[in-house]
Amino acid sequence: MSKRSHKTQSQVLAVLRRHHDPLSAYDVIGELRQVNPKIAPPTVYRALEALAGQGLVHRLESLKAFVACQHDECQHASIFAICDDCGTVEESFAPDLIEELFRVAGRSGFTPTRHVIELHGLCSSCGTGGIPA
Amino acid sequence: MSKRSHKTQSQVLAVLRRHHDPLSAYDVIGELRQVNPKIAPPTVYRALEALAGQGLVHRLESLKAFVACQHDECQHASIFAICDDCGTVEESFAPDLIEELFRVAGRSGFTPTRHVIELHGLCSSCGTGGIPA
DNA sequence: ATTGCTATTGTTATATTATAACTTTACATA
DNA sequence: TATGTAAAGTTATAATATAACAATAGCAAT
Repeated sequence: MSKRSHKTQSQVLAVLRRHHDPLSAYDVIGELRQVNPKIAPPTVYRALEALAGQGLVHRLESLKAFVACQHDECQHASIFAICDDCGTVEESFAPDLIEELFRVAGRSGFTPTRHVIELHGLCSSCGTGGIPA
Repeated sequence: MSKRSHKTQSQVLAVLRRHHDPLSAYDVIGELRQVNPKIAPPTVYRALEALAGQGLVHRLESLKAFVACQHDECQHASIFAICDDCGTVEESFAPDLIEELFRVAGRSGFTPTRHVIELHGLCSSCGTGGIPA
């Protein structure tokens, strides 16, 4: 990675970190235009891709949106819990579970290289968890 | 569901069943236009949504594509193994694993309602599994 | 420092995916 | 058959993403 790539990448990462909720690529572009009015989609998509490759950003497939990694540069196997009410996302890890998942898929000879695990539902604030019976 | 909705839905389902690989919504539209040249995206998207609701079709979020359920009208909790080489998708179940996944997410008070689990990698034909060392 | 090479970034345009908003039609029931 | 309702059709456009090429920055070798 050259020095130049750092600038856009760090700007994109900064935007994502300022928000706790997932942002679409165009949300990010919108914010970056405040600083650099001429920035175009490919620039941002490239930065997002690079950041995702480094584990600094994750793409939530089921939301078509991006979040900053909630941990430090995690290459780990993340599980995302997405609240369909308030939109917050919680990122968690369960290496044993991933291992088991890969084992299950491997039964048919499949060799996994990456995974997408996204749970939708209600977070503790929005769901019944927030209103103990 | 009225009788009318059946027609488009069964056509869409038939198209997906003729293919073993995932199709984009526009792939489906393309095929349906051979029969009904005037069919428009919303019609197909509505059919896909209804079929997905019935568990007859699944949307693969990480591919932006759709496949027919490989089982019978499964409401089950599916796990998809997607070969990044040949594009085939294998759908499998592991209720225990899903249960464990929900339990992990539930630790923070999250109440899951649906999930997306998609593994990418190489199938047995494309990966080393096909060429035993 | 200048030249030329390579990889990154910028730019333009456009492809792909998806849905909003409204009109028309089919069906159920009185 | 008139009428209400929900589904389907239609038009237009929104939202997401990438292809293709041009410009430029950084680097290496001299």
